[in-house]
Amino acid sequence: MNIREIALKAGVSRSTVSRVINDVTTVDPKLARRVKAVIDEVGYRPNYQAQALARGRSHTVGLIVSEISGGNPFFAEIILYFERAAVEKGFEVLISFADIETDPEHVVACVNRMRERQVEGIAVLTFGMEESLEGKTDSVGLPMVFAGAELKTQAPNIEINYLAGMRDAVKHLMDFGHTRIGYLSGRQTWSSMRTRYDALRKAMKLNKLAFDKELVAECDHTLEGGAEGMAKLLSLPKPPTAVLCCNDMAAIGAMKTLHARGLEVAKDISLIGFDDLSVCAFVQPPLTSIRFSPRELATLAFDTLLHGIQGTGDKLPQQYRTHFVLRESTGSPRSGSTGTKKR
Amino acid sequence: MNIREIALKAGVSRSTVSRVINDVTTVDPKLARRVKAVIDEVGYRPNYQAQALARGRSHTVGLIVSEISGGNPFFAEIILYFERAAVEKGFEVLISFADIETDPEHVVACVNRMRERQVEGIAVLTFGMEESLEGKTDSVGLPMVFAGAELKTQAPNIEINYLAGMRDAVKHLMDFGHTRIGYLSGRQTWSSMRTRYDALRKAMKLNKLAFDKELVAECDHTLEGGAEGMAKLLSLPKPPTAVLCCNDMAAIGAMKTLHARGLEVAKDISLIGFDDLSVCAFVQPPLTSIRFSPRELATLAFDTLLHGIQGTGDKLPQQYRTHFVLRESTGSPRSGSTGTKKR
DNA sequence: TTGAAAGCGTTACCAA
DNA sequence: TTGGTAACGCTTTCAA
Repeated sequence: MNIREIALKAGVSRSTVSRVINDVTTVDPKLARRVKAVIDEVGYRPNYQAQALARGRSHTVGLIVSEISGGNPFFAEIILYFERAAVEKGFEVLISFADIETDPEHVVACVNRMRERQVEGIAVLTFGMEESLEGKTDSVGLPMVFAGAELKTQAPNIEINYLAGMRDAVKHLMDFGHTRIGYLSGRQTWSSMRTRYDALRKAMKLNKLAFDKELVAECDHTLEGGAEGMAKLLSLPKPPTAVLCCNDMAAIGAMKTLHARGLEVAKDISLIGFDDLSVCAFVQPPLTSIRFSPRELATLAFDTLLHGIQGTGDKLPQQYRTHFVLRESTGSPRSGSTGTKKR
Repeated sequence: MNIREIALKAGVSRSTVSRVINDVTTVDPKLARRVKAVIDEVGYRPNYQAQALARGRSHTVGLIVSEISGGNPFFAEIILYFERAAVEKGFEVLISFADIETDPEHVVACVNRMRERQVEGIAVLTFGMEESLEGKTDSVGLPMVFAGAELKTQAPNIEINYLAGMRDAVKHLMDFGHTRIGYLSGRQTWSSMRTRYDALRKAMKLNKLAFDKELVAECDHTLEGGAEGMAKLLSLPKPPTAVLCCNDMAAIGAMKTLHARGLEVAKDISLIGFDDLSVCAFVQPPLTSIRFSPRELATLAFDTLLHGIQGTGDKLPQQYRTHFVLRESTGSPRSGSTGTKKR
């Protein structure tokens, strides 16, 4: 069913049908009604690809997120809210999962696939995992937006202020009297994990706390990784009395290890996550965390991208601030404790 | 940059360039190399929309999933694995989140948007929330695939065997000696929740256990909902000694309530979730659940859809079986206990 | 206000 | 093996 058939049935020209479809006001109301009736009758819907070709606009944008392994809901929400923002403005979203793990060049392949689909812009929300795009972004010739990227690029990069939340978290622990603060760092080959780690060190410095590299365990940013990382920290001669984590999944994994060792979170050891997933409020004890809202971020990213697509003025420098969310997974350090339970 | 410009630069016709792009073997190798050189040089990529228009095929499929509210990672994984299966076969995926909550007709809108984009088929993985499509599916005129749907439709519907896992779960609880088995049902306006509930009742019957409607709390299938639902059950004069849940999120929510009341999971009350999210292994105690793998399901759905698109033979009737996964959230009922802790 | 016709970037048929 | 040309379904300019 195409525009020609509708034109035939309604006894008008294709041009008129086109105008009716696009709500052009200069069409005679009677004619318009007749055409609409036919359209409804046969359930005709215009071919978007043909429209796009003729108009030279696809009204489609690309979204590249990291592989969602381990069931981390963070990227799920990014997708949801990005899509929603896009549909609201009449855009469709093409999604790619950048499989950085097994193929660092995969992001490039994703970008190419999207260019073939004539996307009008691309949001790369991989928070530092887009390294393979280094030096190639400007030649893509398309509006792009990054978040937390470490690229030299002309495209706007939503700067993630990891420090804001981290600083308050450290301050909070210090108020309780903690001085031996550990960290589950996530894999430092990942730039977003490096950035979080950097933020921690800066936060320590700002709070005038000595930083002890011994108290950092590099581990996966997953449930399993957190469990292992915490085990490493506990095996230290003098374990930390409080532990910050690169994300909530790792923190929840760490809780499992603590529980297995008969240690109580908050009482025996304080724990703070990162991301503030909704599950934080539902673990035992509720996990204090640093909020990093996928919803706000996704919306901000789409708006920034749209701004680039519409080419209105300069790129607005955007920033997203994390912030501390207090729950119940922290407390005073056990007096004289080494972090291992006395029995 | 289009095919005409490439043709010009390479000194050949557009037809030849087209053949080179599509790896047609009849092209003279020398010519092909020359054309390829030009293509690489200018970074040309064919316009997929134009290709689709000319070929009459979009190589795009639609995927409709439920709104991912509350950060449930289930649908995130569905998307990930569906996309992966699709890309592998050279298809692109258009995603829509069916916002059933606020607009039951939204699924229809999604389908229409997808038809305009010329998708070659649509997978509706909303597990029973596609009611608004009732009676309209066959007129869509596109291969479709459903999962756990309750529609009369010609399209293949991947039947979810909820009973298999449920039966083993009930059996397991009975082996421990439980007879008062409660259920957090999820909202019964949602068909997938009704189906799970039905499965439970059948499972009870199969295990020759009397079913007590009093022990069922209707609640949201979310963390918050589970917490509330469990509170309702605990306020009964004679609460259940074991509780099955419509999904893991609700079960984890329920754990929070139990903890708040000073009750210990497994010892004081047994708990079994549904879905087997990866987080199950990391809550305290690890949550026994019923596995419902988004990965297998998504792959199965895409394969079925592709089968429909390629029109090869009959629809293959597909089934997905859930199964019981034992962890540590169950135990013997407290002797003589009413489910409320004696202090 | 309407219609004819050119064009969007590609494919595919037919003839050479 | 190659090139010319008519499609694909739509929009948009130009004339009427």
